[in-house]
Amino acid sequence: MYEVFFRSFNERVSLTKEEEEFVKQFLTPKKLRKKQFILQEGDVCKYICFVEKGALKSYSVDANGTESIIQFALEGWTISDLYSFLTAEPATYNIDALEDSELVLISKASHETLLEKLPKYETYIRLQITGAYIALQKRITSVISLPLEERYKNFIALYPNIAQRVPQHMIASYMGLTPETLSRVRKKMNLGK
Amino acid sequence: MYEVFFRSFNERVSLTKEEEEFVKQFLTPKKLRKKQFILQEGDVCKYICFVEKGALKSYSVDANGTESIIQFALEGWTISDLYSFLTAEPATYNIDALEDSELVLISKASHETLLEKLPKYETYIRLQITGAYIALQKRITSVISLPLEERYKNFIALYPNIAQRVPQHMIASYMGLTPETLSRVRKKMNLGK
DNA sequence: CATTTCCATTGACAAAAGTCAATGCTATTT
DNA sequence: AAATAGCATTGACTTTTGTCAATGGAAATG
Repeated sequence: MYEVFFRSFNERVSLTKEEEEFVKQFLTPKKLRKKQFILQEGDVCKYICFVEKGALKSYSVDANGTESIIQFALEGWTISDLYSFLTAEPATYNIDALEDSELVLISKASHETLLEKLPKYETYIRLQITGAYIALQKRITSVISLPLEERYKNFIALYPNIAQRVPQHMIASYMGLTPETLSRVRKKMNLGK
Repeated sequence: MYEVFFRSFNERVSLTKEEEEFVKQFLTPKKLRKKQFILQEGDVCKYICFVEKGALKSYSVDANGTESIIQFALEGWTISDLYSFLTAEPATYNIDALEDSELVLISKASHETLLEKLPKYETYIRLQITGAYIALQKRITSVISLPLEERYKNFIALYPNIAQRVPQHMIASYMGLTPETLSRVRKKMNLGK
């Protein structure tokens, strides 16, 4: 249990067995069925969710009911509405499962205790968030500076596994496009072949 | 000297006078004239730059020479090509001054020493990057889910000071638009008045 | 203070992306 | 196995955004 979580942790900051045991006290396993929510807009986000197995997405829904996907999370990824989690304000995002999934949950209280008691946890979190920040900055750069075809190629190159497991209209949603537009971009790309 | 920097630091993690003195050893002041670079694409980013006074922008340049602005940084903000800084890979962004500016530079070596020797520094960095991550996530959400007019309103509401100090074509660049398009969005918005 | 340079706006037109509707295919569900 | 729901694609058309060119004004420069 928690194999993927501790693998991720140890890749960034290596823990002794004792430290692992200590951390385990603060973790809660949770299984989620496909389409099940772990967070709904308006509720306070109670957990940081680490994906042991499966796939989730976070997204916002506009007035017309159109979903815009903010993030995908496969095994080894972390997902949350961090703003809501940290401030206890109502969440602006929804998070649900794309596949049957297994999560490791860290509650706010656990998070705070771990930050306080285990400096390596703070380092782990810092490194995680730094990586997430850099990835988001690249995503922004791509969105504001590249033509669609390049953006799509970048996405496929960066996340081939997501491209395989997730329906295309969700990738369109992640890119801020309609499914039709993405379909046409793909068609244009294939003409070279 | 370093007033704004330590104000920012103390707002997040409060330091004793002794700790402030300790940190000061690792800081370097730097003045930058308008249009002067602190980082050019292809060079390795040597510093995290804290803005004491003035304004900077980071941006990428595409094949046609068009700039896409990744970030603005006014007083109290931090700017860097974090990926390049952390990995020592060549930077993909340029950073230059929009106005005559005063910076506080933290070198890689200083950053690492501070992380090691002063836990409060790690906390400060963690909180900074967390805030930056949340801001970027909101920006992505805005880009992929909102109509232009809403995006522009959000920008103005969030950064009225940037809107005042920076030419509009740079805001267009930050939004991934041409200056003409932003001008037309603004025109449409004024029709209500 | 004269001259550039920068900048925002506008118009006419072209290109890109969205909308709506229909089709056929595949995976799920019953 | 049949029925349903989800999905990708396509066509016709509309709307949005980009491109190019021109203008006038403001700000920076020598």
